[in-house]
Amino acid sequence: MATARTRTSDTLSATADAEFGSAAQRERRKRILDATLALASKGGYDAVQMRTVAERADVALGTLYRYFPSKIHLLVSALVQEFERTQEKLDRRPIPGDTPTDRMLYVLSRVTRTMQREPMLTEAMTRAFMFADPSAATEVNAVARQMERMFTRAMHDGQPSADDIAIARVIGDVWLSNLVAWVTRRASADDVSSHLELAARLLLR
Amino acid sequence: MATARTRTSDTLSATADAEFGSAAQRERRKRILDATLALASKGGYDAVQMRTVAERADVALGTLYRYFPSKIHLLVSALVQEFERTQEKLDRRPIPGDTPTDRMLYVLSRVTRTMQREPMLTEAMTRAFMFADPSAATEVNAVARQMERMFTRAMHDGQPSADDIAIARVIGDVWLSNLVAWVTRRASADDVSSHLELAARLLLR
DNA sequence: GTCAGAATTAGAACACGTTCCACTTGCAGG
DNA sequence: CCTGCAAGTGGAACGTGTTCTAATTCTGAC
Repeated sequence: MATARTRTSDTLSATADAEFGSAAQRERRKRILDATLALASKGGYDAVQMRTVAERADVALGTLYRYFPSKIHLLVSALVQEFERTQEKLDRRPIPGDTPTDRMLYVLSRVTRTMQREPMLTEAMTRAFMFADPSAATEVNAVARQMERMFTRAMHDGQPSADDIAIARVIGDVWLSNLVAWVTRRASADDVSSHLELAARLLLR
Repeated sequence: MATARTRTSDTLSATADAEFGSAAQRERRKRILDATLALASKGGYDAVQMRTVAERADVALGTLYRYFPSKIHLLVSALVQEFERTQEKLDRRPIPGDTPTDRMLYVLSRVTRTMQREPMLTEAMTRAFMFADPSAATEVNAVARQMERMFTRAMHDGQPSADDIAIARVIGDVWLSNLVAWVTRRASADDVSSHLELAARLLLR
């Protein structure tokens, strides 16, 4: 099911970055994602127009579609990349906090603050993620795995237990729901923080 | 912010059903929602095309847009209506189960089974719900309130405590995330059931 | 009953995601 | 070098959500 697309597009859109393709291709891909991030940061989901992305990235529209078979693939791939970046920053230093709850709250507030610093970008990526259809399952799953990893690590180092994974997943679900609510202005930043804190306390007691 | 739209469209699209408008208007609204449900049941989100809905409901395209200012409003309004129907069915008899966990699991499995019986309809409504932008906040909030009510009642009768509400909200978040995963074929029905059960047990211990 | 304004209609028109096509360019294997 | 094929280009074209317009019908106040 995940292999419904061609090898080429699968490779180009799903893998992290450098692995395949010529240098020129890697640069095209980077230009496309950069253009996407720039447009999304300024105007959100609606501002990421395929023609505009292609123009800014200096590639033909057909080429853009060869690299990313839809706007959803494009934006979720951007999310994969941004998530990787966030994870790397988190990995650079140990997570502070004595209890799993404290550590989880630290990670949650950091990640949440990161996304709130770029509201339009967050809106674009979040909506794409939630609207994705099965054809983008590869990319969406990549994000899901990244989230699970981030939240299991938040609790403690080493192998997570089955319960740890279940808790991490639930927290991820709550985080996503609140992100969506925040992006659609149904919840304030404070609402998000307090809901996340409450959920973490309920789960990690 | 919720009053951004005109009184008319707000009234027609946000309130339950009969309250306002002439009989002819109530019937038009009903025809529109019926057509929406029929199309969504058969072909999901993509099959709900505004021209087709209008045609089936025997209404001009402009009229459809007067009643529901966008495809998202239309589908989320349909979801509000369907949710109401589900809630009524649940209200008809007391929820079985001796512990809050048992009762919650009962409600969860009933609601989940209901949605899995109409996969395409669920896909259409879920994707609209998740993709909604702030202009549909009224409708989306209506659904959120319905969910909260459903899950607080699941635990026990009478006034829910603050913790009860927090738990209900988290369960709602998990339920939504799993619905999305199921709709995009990233999770099987069994995955959904087991994740929900796990979450309920983690929260209601 | 008449009339003004609101609601409805049919259909054109527009925007943007997506697809297609004819052509050119880049490049690996002989 | 050539050759042949994959990748890239520019641009037209299509589908569907949304908007707009001009004409018609409904409705409620008088």
